[in-house]
Amino acid sequence: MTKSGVTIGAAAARSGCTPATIRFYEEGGLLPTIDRSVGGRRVYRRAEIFRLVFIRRCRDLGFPLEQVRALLDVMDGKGSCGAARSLVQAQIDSVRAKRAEMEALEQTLSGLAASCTDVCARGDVDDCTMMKDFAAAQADLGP
Amino acid sequence: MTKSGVTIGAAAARSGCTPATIRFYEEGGLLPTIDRSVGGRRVYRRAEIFRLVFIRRCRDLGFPLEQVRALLDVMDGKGSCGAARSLVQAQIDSVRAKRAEMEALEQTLSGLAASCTDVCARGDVDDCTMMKDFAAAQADLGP
DNA sequence: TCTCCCACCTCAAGTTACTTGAGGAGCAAG
DNA sequence: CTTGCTCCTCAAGTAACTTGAGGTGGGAGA
Repeated sequence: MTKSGVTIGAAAARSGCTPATIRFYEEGGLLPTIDRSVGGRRVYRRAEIFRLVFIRRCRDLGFPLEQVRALLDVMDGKGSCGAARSLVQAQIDSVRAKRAEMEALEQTLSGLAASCTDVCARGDVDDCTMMKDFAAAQADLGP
Repeated sequence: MTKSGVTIGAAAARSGCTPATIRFYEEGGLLPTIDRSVGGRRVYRRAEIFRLVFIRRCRDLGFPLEQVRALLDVMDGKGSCGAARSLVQAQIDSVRAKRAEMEALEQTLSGLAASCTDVCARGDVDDCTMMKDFAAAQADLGP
C-alpha cells in the first residue's frame, strides 16, 4: 500500500479537467506543488484529485477562479465558514440576476423569430420583419 | 443642412458603447472606415451611430461578434432573411440552455446555503455543513 | 533488445471582447 | 495663451483557458 499516484492524464479523467487546465491551475497556485516522478512527470494522489474535483465543481457552479481560491482557503481552514457562506450568497444573487436576464432574452428573441416566421413568406431580406424589429428597438439617434 | 457629424464621445453616448469599444469595432471591420475631421478625429454620422446601436443591441442579446457580423451582413443585404432567422433560432436555443443551467445552479447553491444556515450556529469551519456538501457531490476518486 | 508511438514535458502564443495605460496633440473656454 | 478635456495611436492587460511547437519518457509489441 504505497501512496500510489497517477499521471496527469488519469487525474484529468477523474476530475473532469483537461491536463492543460490542471497545469494551469497548478501554475495559478490553486494546487500545491505537485510531486514528480523520476522522469519528471507529475504524480497525483487522492488529495490532489479531490481538490481538482472541488475546483471543477465550483467552476461548474459559476464561481470565478478568484472565489474558488477563497473557497479553497476555507476548505484548508484558512477562512471562516461565514466567509464561504457570503461568497455562496453572492454567487446565488449573481446567478439569479443572470437567470432573469436569460429569461428576458429568450422572450425578446422568440418575439423576433415569431414575427419573422409569421410574416416573411420567402427569404427576401427587404420584407424581413425581424431585421426591422431589430432596428425598431433603436431609439432616437439624435440629429 | 450639411451632413453634420459627431465626435466619438457623442457617438459613444448615443450608442451605449465606450469610445475604446467603438474603435475596437472599427478595427474589427464591424464599422466601415470612419471619416476624419481635418484634425484627424473620427466623425460619426447617423448611419454609423445606427450601426453602433444595432451592434450594441445584438451584444445585449448575447450574440457573439462573429454572429453580429453575420447579422450586419444581412442588414447590408449581403445575406438572406433565412440566414438571420436561423442565427436567431440558434441564439434562442443557446439562451434557453443557459437559462436552464442558471436555474439548476440557483437550486444547488440555495441548497448549499440553506444547509449551512440551518446547521452552522457559529462561523466555525469544522462544523460547516456547506463545505461538506460541496465535497459530498464529489463521487469516487478511484484508488 | 529495439523500436514505435502515445502521453508527457515546457514555453509561447492565440482566443473573446474588450479595458487600461502611456505618450502626445487638437480645440474651445477663460 | 494657458488650461484642461477630448481625442489620437499603439501596446499591453484581463479571464480562463486552449493550441501549438519542439522535445523527452516509458510501456508494448516484434
